Amino acid sequence: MITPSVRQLFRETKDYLDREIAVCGWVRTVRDSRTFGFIELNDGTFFRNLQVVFDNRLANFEDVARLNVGASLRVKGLLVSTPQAKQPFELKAGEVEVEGASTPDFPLQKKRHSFEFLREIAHLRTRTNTFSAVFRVRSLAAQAIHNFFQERGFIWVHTPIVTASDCEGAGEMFRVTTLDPLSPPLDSRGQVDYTQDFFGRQANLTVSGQLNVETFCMAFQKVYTFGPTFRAENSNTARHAAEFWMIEPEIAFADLQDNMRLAEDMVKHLIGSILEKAPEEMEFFNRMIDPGLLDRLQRVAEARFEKITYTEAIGILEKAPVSFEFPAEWGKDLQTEHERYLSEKVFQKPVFVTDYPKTIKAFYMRLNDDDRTVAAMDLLVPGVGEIIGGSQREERYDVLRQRIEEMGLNPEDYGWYLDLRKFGGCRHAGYGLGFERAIMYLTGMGNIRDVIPFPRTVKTIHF
RNA sequence: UCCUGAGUAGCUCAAUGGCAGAGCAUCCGGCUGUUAACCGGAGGGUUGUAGGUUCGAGUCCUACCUCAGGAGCCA
Repeated sequence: MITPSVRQLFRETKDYLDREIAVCGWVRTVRDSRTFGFIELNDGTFFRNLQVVFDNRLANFEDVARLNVGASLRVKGLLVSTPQAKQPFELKAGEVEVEGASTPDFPLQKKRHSFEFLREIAHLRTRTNTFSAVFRVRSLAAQAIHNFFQERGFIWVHTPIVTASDCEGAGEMFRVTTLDPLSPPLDSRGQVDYTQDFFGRQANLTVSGQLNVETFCMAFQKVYTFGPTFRAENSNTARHAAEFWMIEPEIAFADLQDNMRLAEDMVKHLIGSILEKAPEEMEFFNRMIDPGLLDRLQRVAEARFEKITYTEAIGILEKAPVSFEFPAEWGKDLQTEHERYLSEKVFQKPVFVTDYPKTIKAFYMRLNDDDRTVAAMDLLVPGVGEIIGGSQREERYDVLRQRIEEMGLNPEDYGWYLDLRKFGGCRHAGYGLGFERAIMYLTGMGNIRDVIPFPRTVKTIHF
């Protein structure tokens, strides 16, 4: 007997109608009367459920009618068309085999649950409509990003997770060590002796693959990373996690304009791909999570992203007819309230802000001719805020070395990075896309903890 | 880390300092086409923790814990 997925039933209905089939899945709800009943069966392949009809001709009718939500079943029967009903077809069960029963205390009910509650049962929340949709979109988005870069000849580089560079300046890092925390070996000055540690020196989890991937950029021209990243910041917001995934493309013989073009093309490709491949999920997000989502995404797919310089942004903010808690001031970083105002009120679409003061940006960003700004760009999107941060990189050896020193860093720690400028360095640029923030933007989900399977945040590492 | 708010039944929430409740879920019964099915009934509580004020505290006070929203840091 053929065992099609529920996705196949919905997508290629004609192939299965009026045929005997078997379907495996999990019970979302059971409704029964004296002699018959209905099961909503979800098999994980499709957003919608398959309706199973069963009656007392089943040998185990009583057991089936009393099934608890969450049970896993294998149902054999005839797939019939139901043109007058809410669902296009249903499975008339000839045999229902209970693979795994559930119990009355299955936590998921046939009602809306708060996301806070569902986070406490992350091992079960995948069986809800929302998380079924979120994680299918997440999977599709990851593939869409790979497709985008691979189609354009980019090389995917697996930059290291464990790194010895502890001065990338991107945030607090998690220490990686095999030393005994209760009695670490000490050196002659009473400090922890890391020469006896596994790597012979301090090691950390990566906060960015950028410096490493630049080496590949100088050999392959077009490269990207896509992998996990770790930040030990004590951040308690809906947009931060200690473990998240990041995509970091890096392109050679390219400047900031090329960089922004790439970022815009990528975001548009991503949106188009998800709208095409997950229409049911996106329609659900639009209806239940974020009314207006589809309109907004479709407009973005067509619009040109706005581009303004930091200096222009400050000008707009200074003239803004609203009072900010912190007034915008040239030389200071944009506050969240400023970014929201720009993307949500002024432009109402994604906007690149470029050319920030060098004092508030990283050492590797290319110094502009004005000597006070760098060729940086942040992409701000309505609802989520900063989704991409990038720059043209400083390719001039002397300037880079001087910037490292200006920022109080030690050039010796950046020997191999400086080498790239010494041996055939060239113009190049890149950016980092927060994968989870992209998923939030695509789905309208408001909390990063709800777009990561098992989120790691401050004081939280369940599951 | 800072600011604000919240913690009461499995879930979502009520309860003027005076008998701790509802809807949903669960269990039992009914129902021949349901769609978060419907109808009837039942069970279900150390009110986050520890102190304090009071004749009396879910309610007021203090500390702590947890969660949420906002901010900072950033992707």
